[in-house]
Formats: sequence, structure tokens, C-alpha cells
Amino acid sequence: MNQEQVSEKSFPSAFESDPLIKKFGGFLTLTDDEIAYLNSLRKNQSSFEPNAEIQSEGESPQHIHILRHGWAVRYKLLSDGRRQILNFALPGDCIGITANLFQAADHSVAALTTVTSDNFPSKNLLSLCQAHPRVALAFNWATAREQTILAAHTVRLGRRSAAEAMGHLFLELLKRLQLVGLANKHSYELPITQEILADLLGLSIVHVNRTLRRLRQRGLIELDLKNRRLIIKDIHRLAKAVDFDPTYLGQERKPVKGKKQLLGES
Amino acid sequence: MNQEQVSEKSFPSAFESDPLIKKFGGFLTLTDDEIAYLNSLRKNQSSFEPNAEIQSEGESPQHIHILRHGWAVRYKLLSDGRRQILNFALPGDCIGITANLFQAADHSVAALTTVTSDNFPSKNLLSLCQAHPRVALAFNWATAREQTILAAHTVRLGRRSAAEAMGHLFLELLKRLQLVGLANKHSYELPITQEILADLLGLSIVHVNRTLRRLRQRGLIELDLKNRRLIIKDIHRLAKAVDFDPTYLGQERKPVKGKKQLLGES
DNA sequence: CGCTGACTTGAATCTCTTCAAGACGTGTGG
DNA sequence: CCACACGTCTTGAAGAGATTCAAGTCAGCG
Repeated sequence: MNQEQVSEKSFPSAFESDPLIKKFGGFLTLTDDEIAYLNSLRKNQSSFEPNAEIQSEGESPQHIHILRHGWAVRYKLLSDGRRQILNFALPGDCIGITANLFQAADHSVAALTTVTSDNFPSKNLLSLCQAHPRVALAFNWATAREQTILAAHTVRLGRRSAAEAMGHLFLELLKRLQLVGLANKHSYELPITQEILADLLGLSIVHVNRTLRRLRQRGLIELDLKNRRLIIKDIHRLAKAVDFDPTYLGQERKPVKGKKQLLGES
Repeated sequence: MNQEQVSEKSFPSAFESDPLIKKFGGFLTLTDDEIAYLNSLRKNQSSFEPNAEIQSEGESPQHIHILRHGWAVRYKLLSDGRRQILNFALPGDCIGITANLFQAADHSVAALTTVTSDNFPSKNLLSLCQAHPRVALAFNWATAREQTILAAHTVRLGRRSAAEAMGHLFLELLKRLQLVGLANKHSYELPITQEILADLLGLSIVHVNRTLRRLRQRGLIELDLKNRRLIIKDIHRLAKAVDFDPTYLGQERKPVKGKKQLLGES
């Protein structure tokens, strides 16, 4: 069990390895027809170097980018240079869907690693509504999911301590990455610096460093930012320590009234 | 210039006074056909007393509620009782749109004042996509706008001081309430307690109290929570003091590259 | 008239920030 | 190959901002 992510080539069909399709699979199963249509919309690909801007606040994007490889950050800047990262954009995530409904994007997106994306001309998404309503619904689901994640992040920033927020984030990332096949049971590649973590969690770099060390000392995680890898030592203990709801982002199952274990609790 | 909000009866048409239609008007102009269709979907109304739950986290809603009167809060609770308010729901805002795409709502909604709402059976919203795509688009716009507001709130919590966050919030509410005719040039009814403000801004009640006093002493606002009314003394000075982007939530105009004055700056 | 909920204020404490300095690894040009 | 620069991580010490605890005011209401 050493492989942690499914390489693209190990699948016979190019469709199955598509992170967008994997992700949509958490919501519904697309027909071959729908998959073909989705692929026909894909007019071109782009690639971004680390730190390149994929979308800029205030500008109106022409394309919707769907990430295939790499990590990006959505963020907003204050006029004095302070930065708040809103969320990561991971493979399978869409950039620019909501920005297309406005004259201007409300936030910027920058590549963290080398990023490749598929681009949809944004007007095509509107016609999609009538041509393939189930696909349109899946995009709406993805948007709603994005909003759920942002809401959880708001709670982290407003009402959790630094350690709680950080642990909660690590568990959220585990779930998100598992959905697109980029994490195994308890670890994943985490290609970020402490500065990124600071701007995400609304903390100073120094405090991120100390909080990280304490989480390590408590035996909850094992993190090597140099090797870009995070290992969660004991998922249940961490989830308990940071008040992580195991049903969070688990839309694929029937709701369990009273929200009980979904992580297992065995 | 003493009246601050348009009473429902002062309009000949019941349509024009509908906050949802006012709000959509910030995005597109609905045809009579579309308005009629919208009204046909409206199957019944409900009313909620202060503190009543309109939606509960973990449960799957049957209806989409569109607020007609009153204020509500979207919020999440931690297991130890801490509460983070995500956003206010104001007249014209929709409750339960995204929750309908999941098996379970990701947050709760509670009435702050007496609230009345129109209810759409949620399955109707799906057929809307094909029957009246422009209306469906308007709902998507409203959802995207909600997300923009949540993103701005995330920045407030993560990277702004208490005073900045609070002032920024007051300006945002001014814009939102103006859109539905519930605020005049520089003041509006604000039916909340300091505790609500604390849970929204991620602060303690005590600190909200002190921050509020300082804003008052600096002559930026005049607030009487007893009389439930906030007056912004000098919009431009406050906007400058809290780094409020005047183009924020101004989707109705063409984007101004480099985002300059929209509040006037005269 | 006394209860209740909301607002207010002081004092002690704690979390997190800021400033400062040093360690380590990696890539670059001499 | 070494020297140097740069980005990132790490740690200590001082200080600011926010919380907690505690007490007291005030208005509305039964």
C-alpha cells in the first residue's frame, strides 16, 4: 500500500482518471453521453507556473478553468498588503464559475505548484443548463460544496483556536483529496509553506510554526513540509481534539439524523 | 427625507414591493411572464417568531424559503456551544437553495426578528432551469452573491482588526439593505444585539462593546441598539478607515479596471 | 417592585503578533 | 568548488489585542 495516488496512465479510459469526473462521481454517476459532452466543451488546456495568476480580482474571466493537476489558492488582498487565502483549489475544482455571473471576479487565484487546467468557454456553461441538466446540476453541486467549505473555514477563523483550526483544516483536506484519489487513508502530499498556512488560517507565520510543533508533539500529526507530505497519526483522536464532524463533506451517503460516526469509530 | 424604507402598500403592484424582485433587479430586469411564473411557484407562506429555527443543520429541507420581512442568521455551532454566525439573511435572500443539493443542510438558520417567508417546493427549482433559464440564472447569481459576501466575511475574520471588521460589516449591510429598499443613504434599522455581533465577528461580547464605543467616539457611526438603528456619519471616512472597496457588491455596473471610486469620492 | 435581558466597565490573563536573530538547504555566479 | 544570496523554518523576548471574570447599570415587564 505504498502508492498514494492513481497515476493517469494506470487507467484504460482517460475519462476515469479525470479528477472532475471522479469528483462528480461523489454526487451522481455520469452517463457516457454526459461525459462525452463534457469533454466536447473542453476547448483547450493551460498550464501555470508556481505563483502565476490564474484569475485576478476585478477582472472578468473569459474561461472557466477546471484543475487537472496541481494546487492553487483563492485569495483576497487588503490595500496594505495583508492577504487572506479563502480556500485551496485542488484537482477537480473549478475556477471562475461564479465570477462569470459578475462583471468582475471577487477574488484572485494563483498557482501554488505547477498547475494544468482544462478551459471551458464560459458561455457554454449557460447552454449546458438546457442540453444536459444533470451535468448543470453537478456543477451547481460543486459550487454549493465550495460554499460549504468556505462556511467551515469561516467557523475556523472565527471560533476556533489556532490548533483546532489547523487540525480541522488537515482533516478537511484529507477528505477532499481522497475524493479525487490524491490521498490515501491517512496521508497526502501537502505542497505548501508555513506562510500559505498563515494566510489561510489568519495567523502569523511564527504562530503557525509553534502551533504546528505542538500538534506534532502531541502526536497528532507528522508533517514534513520539506518533503511536502502530511501524515495524520490518528484520525479519530485528531477529529476529537479539533471537533471535526465526521459527516462533514459526506454528501454521498444518506443523512444520519443526529450526525454520528462516518469515519468509523470502530 | 425621513422615511427610511418603502412600505409595501405605497406601491400599486404587489410585484414591485417584493424584495426578491427588487434584488433580482440588480442583476437583470424580469419580464412580466417571469414574474408571474415566479409567483406561481410560491405555494405558501410561513412566519417565524424570534429565535425560531427556519433550517436546522443536518436535516434535509423540503422548501426553499425566500424572506419577505425580517432578519435571520445563518450559523454553525461547535459541540461545546460556541457559535459562529456566517451571515445575515435579509429580505430577498433565499434559505435552503444549496442545502437542497445535499442530503443535509450544512448550517442552521434562525429568525432574529419576526420573519415571514414565501416557500418554494424545492423540486420546482430544478424544472425552472429549463422552463425559465433567465430566472434560474438569477437564482444562481443570488447564490454567487451570497458566496461573495461569505468570502468578504472570511477576510474580515482572518485579516482585519475588530474595528475594521465591524466597520466593514456596517458598510456591507448598508449596500445590501439599499438594494432591497430597506436603507436610506446612510442609515438603517439594525435589529440585533451585541451578542449577535460578537458571534458574527468572532469576538467576545465585551470586546464588541468596546469596539463599538471606539467607533462611536471616533465619530464614524452613531448606533443605538435600543432604538435598533445605525447611522453612518461619514461613509467615505468610514470606508477609508476600514479599507472598504467601494466596488464591492456593485455588480450592476461595468467593471472599472483598477477599481476606483463608486461611492463618489467627491 | 423585583426579575430579566442587554449593555457597560475594570482588572487580570492569555493568545497571538511583532521584532529580531540565527539555522538550514538550495541554487547561482565567480 | 566555494561564496553568497535567498527562501524557509525556527526560537526567544516583548508587546498588543482580545478574552475572561466579575460587578454594576439600566429599561422593560409581569
